[in-house]
Amino acid sequence: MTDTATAKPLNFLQQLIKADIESGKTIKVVTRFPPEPNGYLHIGHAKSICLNFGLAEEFGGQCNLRFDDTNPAKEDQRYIDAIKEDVKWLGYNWSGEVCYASSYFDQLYAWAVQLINDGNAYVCDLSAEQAREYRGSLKEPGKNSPFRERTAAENLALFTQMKDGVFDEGACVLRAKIDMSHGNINMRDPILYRIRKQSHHQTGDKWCIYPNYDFAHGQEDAIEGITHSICTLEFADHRPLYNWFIENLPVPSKPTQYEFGRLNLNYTVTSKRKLKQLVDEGHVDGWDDPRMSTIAGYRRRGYTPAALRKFCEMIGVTKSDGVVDVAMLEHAIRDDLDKNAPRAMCVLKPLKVFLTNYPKDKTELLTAAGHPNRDDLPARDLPFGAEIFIDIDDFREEANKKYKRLVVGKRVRLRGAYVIEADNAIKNDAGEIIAVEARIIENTCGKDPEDGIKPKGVIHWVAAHDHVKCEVRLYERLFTDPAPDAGDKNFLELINPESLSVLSECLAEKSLATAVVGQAYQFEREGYFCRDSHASGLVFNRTISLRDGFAD
RNA sequence: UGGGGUGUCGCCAAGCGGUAAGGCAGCAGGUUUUGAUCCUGCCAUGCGUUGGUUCGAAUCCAGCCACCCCAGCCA
Repeated sequence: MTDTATAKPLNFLQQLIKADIESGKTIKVVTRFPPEPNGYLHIGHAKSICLNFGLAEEFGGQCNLRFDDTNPAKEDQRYIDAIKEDVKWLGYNWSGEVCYASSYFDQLYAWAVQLINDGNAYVCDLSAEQAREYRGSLKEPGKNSPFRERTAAENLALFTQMKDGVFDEGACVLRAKIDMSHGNINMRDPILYRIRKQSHHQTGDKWCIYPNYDFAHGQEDAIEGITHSICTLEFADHRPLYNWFIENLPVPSKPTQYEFGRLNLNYTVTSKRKLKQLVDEGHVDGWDDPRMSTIAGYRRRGYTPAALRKFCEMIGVTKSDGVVDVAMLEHAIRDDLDKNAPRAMCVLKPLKVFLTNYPKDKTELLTAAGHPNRDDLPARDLPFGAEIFIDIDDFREEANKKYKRLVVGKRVRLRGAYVIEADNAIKNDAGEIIAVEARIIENTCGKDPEDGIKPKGVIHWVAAHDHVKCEVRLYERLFTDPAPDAGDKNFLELINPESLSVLSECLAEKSLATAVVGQAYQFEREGYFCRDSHASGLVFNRTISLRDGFAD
């Protein structure tokens, strides 16, 4: 195998950076991940994080974490803290201290003044509604604001008064003087500063005017020496404006903006507005509800950083907008957990089994491997006795040939223990099965039955005399519709009523009593589970079920 | 005649003029004390479409079609 045959192909950004380095245009790659602290990070942000930090890592550069905090009305310190935690949890380290757009407010203000002095910006008194009318439409050009020809001196005086709090919110704005008939609406005298009499989580009450995204982002990049400013496709239209500021201001470096396609996942919602609504209206337990597409939600659900990063690698980076199948995410987490999660047994819906030929008072201690394909994970003790519990779904009085579990008159292997044969179902007055009578087949622990009649299947179990009770929460996808995020749909009506089921009478192997948060386990034949980080008792979240090829 | 972007297997995605990688899903087998994992095989005479250039086109050119984004004093 040659390298070229096995090497993972480079995505368009990797190719581009490689070329920039080879040509000498870029000496050291500097990227940034620039969230606005107005909500929790979701799986789409994970893609951006992996991209920006990954590129810096790969090409020996650096990646900044920068909070794009230009709108105090929507932001909060708690989001800053949560975002930092999420980035760290994913395994990335930002370069130096955390950066804030708000740290550059003085510089941005000075540049705004320069634009005014250069005749490139003016204070406009049009109301928001009037401004919209003057802006024109997608197909028709706009018209000039009546305030467009104010002198520099006049504008400077007005802008100073804006800063000094003389005007009310909405009274006026600072706009760039570009071209009201430009085909790109972003170039029709975009707004640079607006009045917001709000205290800011970083700058307090120092400012009552705040720069808009467009006037801030490129300059932030330039100040930080960002070489490759990577954002999502919807900002492509802003690139000409981004460049206009870079060209018209004495910025210390010349960053370039590139765009990639944002992540869409079927059966999930990744709009910050909608995620917030799910939280605010109580449809979920909070931003980190295990059903949420937030990074915090996946973490609580039991997803690992490795799986999220693997997923981001799998889906690639392009400029085409598609919808990724959640099955890919599920594959990534199963793949990681299968290799790394120690095995255990937990009976979700217990059914008592009396082993009638096993001495009533006898118990023994069997051992089971920690992992079928790894001997570095410690083996565990498996207490065994005359009474055990199996899952209700693993027993039937009669069944067709496809059913490989316990059936009256048939055999089944108890995982890590004996082969047993069921004799009879014990029922209550209502005719419901409440227990089973069975026998162990002698001398089958670790070996096949001597009579040559091998059981068709294997089931999990737990000893009646030695186990631990726990609660298990099973999660299904939050939405029943493949595209809950799509345009005109009411996503709230598409919520899966069965997205959470709580099983409170589960019985687990004793070793699970000391399960720690953050450690994944495979409950054999059921799926991957982790201890819930919020619950006080012994509660497990199902991260993901096992792949199930069984069609009944 | 508004501007910007995208169209390669059900989904994601390589391909950069020399005759369609890979992953996910699916299907069929094999191993297995997890109906898991693992292993093997199958899965685009075709690259939105129509023309053109060329010995040769998914790749170059032209037209057409479809879809996405933009009219916040949000980011």
